Amino acid sequence: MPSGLPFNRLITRLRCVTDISGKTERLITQLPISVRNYASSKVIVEQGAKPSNCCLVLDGFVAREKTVNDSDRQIISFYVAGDIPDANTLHLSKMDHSLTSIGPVVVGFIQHESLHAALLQSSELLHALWRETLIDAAVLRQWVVNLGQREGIARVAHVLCELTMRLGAVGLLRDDSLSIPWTQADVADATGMTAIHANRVIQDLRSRGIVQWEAKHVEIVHWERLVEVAGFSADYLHLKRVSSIFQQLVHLH
Amino acid sequence: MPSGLPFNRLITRLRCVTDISGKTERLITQLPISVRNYASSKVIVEQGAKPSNCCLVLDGFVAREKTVNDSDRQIISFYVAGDIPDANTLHLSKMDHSLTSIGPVVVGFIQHESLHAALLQSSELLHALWRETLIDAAVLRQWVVNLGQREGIARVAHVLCELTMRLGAVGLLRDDSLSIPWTQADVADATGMTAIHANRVIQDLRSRGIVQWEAKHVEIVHWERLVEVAGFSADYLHLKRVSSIFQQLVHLH
DNA sequence: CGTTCTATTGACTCGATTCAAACTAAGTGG
DNA sequence: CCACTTAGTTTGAATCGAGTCAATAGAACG
Repeated sequence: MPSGLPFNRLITRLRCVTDISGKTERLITQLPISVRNYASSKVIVEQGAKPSNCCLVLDGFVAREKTVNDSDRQIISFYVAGDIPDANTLHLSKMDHSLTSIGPVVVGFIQHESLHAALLQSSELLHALWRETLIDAAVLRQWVVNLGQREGIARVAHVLCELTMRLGAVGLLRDDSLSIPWTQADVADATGMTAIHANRVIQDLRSRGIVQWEAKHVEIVHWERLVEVAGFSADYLHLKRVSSIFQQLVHLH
Repeated sequence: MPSGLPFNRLITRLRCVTDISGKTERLITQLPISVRNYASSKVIVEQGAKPSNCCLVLDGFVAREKTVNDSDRQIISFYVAGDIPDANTLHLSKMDHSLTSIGPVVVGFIQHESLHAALLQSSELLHALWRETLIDAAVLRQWVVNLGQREGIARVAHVLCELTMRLGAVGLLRDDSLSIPWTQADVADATGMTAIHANRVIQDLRSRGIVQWEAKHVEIVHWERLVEVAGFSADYLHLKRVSSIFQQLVHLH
């Protein structure tokens, strides 16, 4: 893999929100990174740990999660290629949650000291990263609203809408379908319901002709209806060029 | 009010997590601030707005909230004196939620340009503020877990535990009681339930001898039992000196 | 001093969980 | 290559937590 390539998605991602100068881009691509592969359902960073590096998702899906009462698992957010799920450890040394792989993933680890050094050289990068963590928080706010106010089917639909938009933003949306290697239990843990109920909700979405959902491949049959069921508005993702992603999805029906 | 006084709680708050030098402290106290009072249930910053200033809570309680379907309101988080609830607007120009007053509040507005200028002069301040926004996100993660995995009584108990700790951290805990001017409808909107169910949960907490809760005054009768019912652990607040606040609360029963 | 919030109570309904079981697909080892 | 295991999906029936509707009583406010 040629030097700099692992950072392509990150730079695309940062450009979704800010303008990045060539200088900053060069600074990023020269960061030392060590790439590592994980099989499905592996812990990447454990709750309670005090890591000395950050991880950048290069391929696959990563979930943030916490377990309460030793058995109830809540997925707090999902991360895709270009995301840095534990940017918080730059300032909060102790992880208050875990990062795990949803399906096989490739992540790159960047030492905190390398990152801090780069932040000193480019305040543009510093503010871009800060912004990323603020968008992460905006997503969390939306999840609070979803869990607190929406019924089951809307919660599942909303997660689908969000992932579709985020994948689209970094150019990972192929046609109108997502291949997300999650189980229905994962969907349940992300939306605060039981796997059995998640199954019934998914069947509901299927029977309404909104999605085709077989094994771990989700095809969006009717984007606009999905958005409507979810009550989705992309505002909270703070992306530029939202409309081009929408257009990609409305060509059907 | 002598110059600098409005920033006392903010500085206390920042010191809960970081060390702040005298230079940075002086920089903070010299920020131009314009103080404003709000009656109960007023909008302080509206969803969709693009404010050119940040607000610092000086007295009272502020809530972040979003409304879905024109009627369902979700309170996303609470803020107390010393908090800057909309620090996100320093980088994300558009508000994706509203800030409203829970009871009468006093807030101070600081222009973005003043803050940005101060951040240029003190990277210590910059990192302290970034850290604050990261802790804000950590609180949101915990709320996602609560809404997704805990039953009603635990959700209400957890909000109480969190507010107790946060008030304690900035020295606003008088004995073992909180005066929070919220209605049971507010509690319901923060915990994702109806006001009627919130009422039943509160009665449950009362009958278990855990709290005395009359009108808008909550007295914690049995802190340890409250913590147990909530499944509360203060880790996610990333505070130093948690134990001294706990000690203040265990003297009873 | 009446109007409007806010808290409370009861009865009914509904969304979601629990428990149980069957079924499918995907390995793994003999 | 098949028996065996294991993970994941699907179905049904009973139950429970929480919401809805309706009504009352008390507190706060202009």
